[in-house]
Amino acid sequence: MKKSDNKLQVEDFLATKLRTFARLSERDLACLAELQAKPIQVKRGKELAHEGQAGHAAYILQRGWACSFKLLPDGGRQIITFPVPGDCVGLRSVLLRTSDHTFTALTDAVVSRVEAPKMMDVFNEFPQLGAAILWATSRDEAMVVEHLVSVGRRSAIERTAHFFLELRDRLQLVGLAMNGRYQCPLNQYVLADALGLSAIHVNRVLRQLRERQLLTFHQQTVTIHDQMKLKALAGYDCPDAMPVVIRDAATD
Amino acid sequence: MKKSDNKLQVEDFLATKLRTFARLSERDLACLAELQAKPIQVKRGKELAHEGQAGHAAYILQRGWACSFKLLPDGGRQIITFPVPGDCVGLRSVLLRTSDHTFTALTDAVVSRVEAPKMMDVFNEFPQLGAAILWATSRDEAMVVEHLVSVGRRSAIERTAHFFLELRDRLQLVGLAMNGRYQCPLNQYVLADALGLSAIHVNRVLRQLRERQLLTFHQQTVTIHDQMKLKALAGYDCPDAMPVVIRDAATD
DNA sequence: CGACGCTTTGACACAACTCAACAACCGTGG
DNA sequence: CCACGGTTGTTGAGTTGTGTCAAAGCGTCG
Repeated sequence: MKKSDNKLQVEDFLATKLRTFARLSERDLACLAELQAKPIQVKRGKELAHEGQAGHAAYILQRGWACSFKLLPDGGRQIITFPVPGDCVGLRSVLLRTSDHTFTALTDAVVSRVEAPKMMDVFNEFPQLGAAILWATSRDEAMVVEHLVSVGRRSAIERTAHFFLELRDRLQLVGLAMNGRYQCPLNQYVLADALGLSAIHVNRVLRQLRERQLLTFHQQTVTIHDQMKLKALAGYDCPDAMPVVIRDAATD
Repeated sequence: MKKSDNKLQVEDFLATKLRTFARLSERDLACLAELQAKPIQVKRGKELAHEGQAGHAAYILQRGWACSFKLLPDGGRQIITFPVPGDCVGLRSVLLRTSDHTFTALTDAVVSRVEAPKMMDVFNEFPQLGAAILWATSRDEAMVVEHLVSVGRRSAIERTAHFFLELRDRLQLVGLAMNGRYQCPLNQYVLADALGLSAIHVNRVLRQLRERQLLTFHQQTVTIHDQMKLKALAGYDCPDAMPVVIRDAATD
């Protein structure tokens, strides 16, 4: 394991994640590495893709956090999801020439841009890899559904608990969470926009979670103290009945 | 126009819809017809696919309404979407072997089951058609996002208004809505589960919409009285900047 | 040092929920 | 034909969860 210089040589979170879904060949891994060979530094707050503009490219988020959201006429916004390292964003706009929301970097970040034709080549030449990528993306979209369930039917505290549990699982996939503890560079305003709450109420909910000794969110660090109780509270299902390894699900 | 015998010969809503996205050849249309050649009658309330069980097939809803939802431990449920005639459901489970929610027929319905391999064949042999289908599905998924925005950030009345407008647009695509008027076999309990409200509050909201002369929902019929004001209230965006006709977006 | 971004708290207002009751409408069966 | 239960819609009264407003505490950074 090499992890010495962190100039541009960044740990390949995407590969880490995909390997839990599928067995990847050396060639697959090489392809992944090539896709990410020309990383782009993105400053915090910068927009990656704008609603409507089908940028016709996807991005692999290599380092840092982002968010995708929709704005409302009254200025409010709803955050759809927080891409974390190893996530692909805008894939749908590549496959189908529609881009539906805006992506913004929440922290300074490093991304790789993958043009649509290049991505199509990958799908053709590395079906295993392509299937794994699609699978991971599909999993993310399922999370949007779960998010909808949260916002529609769970109370503020349940919703918040659920959110942090889900985030934990996603980060664990790329090795960014350990023992129910992870870095989370979100502030309470951003959380509020994701959870469909006001920032002030987020604060109150966080206090409750802290007082109940379930979870602490302090100094950009989330610590889960009592996983069992937290899952019970959130109604958090089977940690994602994420089935079997992909064999040949691709376009065979 | 033939519309005499309604035994099995049902109008092809799917074809109607897809033709607004893409130019379909005679062969494409024949393929569509063949896919729907063996309609299945489904009784109201019957489950089509259950969460988890990757049925490994998709369904084309030919007649009737359905809903897909998730249940919560406490018995509540969140409805994700209401498939209407011409919609494909469970497509993702075909492509990726995951099924994420439960589908139930809300009315007596007619569906066609398309086994996964068959569907893959279609994608290979009729790329135009496949692209159109994927496009339509992708559009539906974008609506889930919009739904999330509604539930997260819009007030009850805005949310409800938005819902009926969106539904109108979807039904118009298959010719089931005319002049802001359409059949809608949903009761207030079902609406509530979709909108993230209580049934009683849905009732109150409907009353407000009625009193404000914006929209009436009576005897399973929705009538939009003042489209402009309703859109303004809902924050309903450009009727769906649904771009251009598909040319060759498929797996070429 | 002050300015700024973020968090925390309190007091109050209001939107939406709950409970309870009743009205309308339906098909069914006596 | 009417009585009946079941489903759906309607309304009111009271409760509660969450939002709003306002202000103060606290780090960090220039």
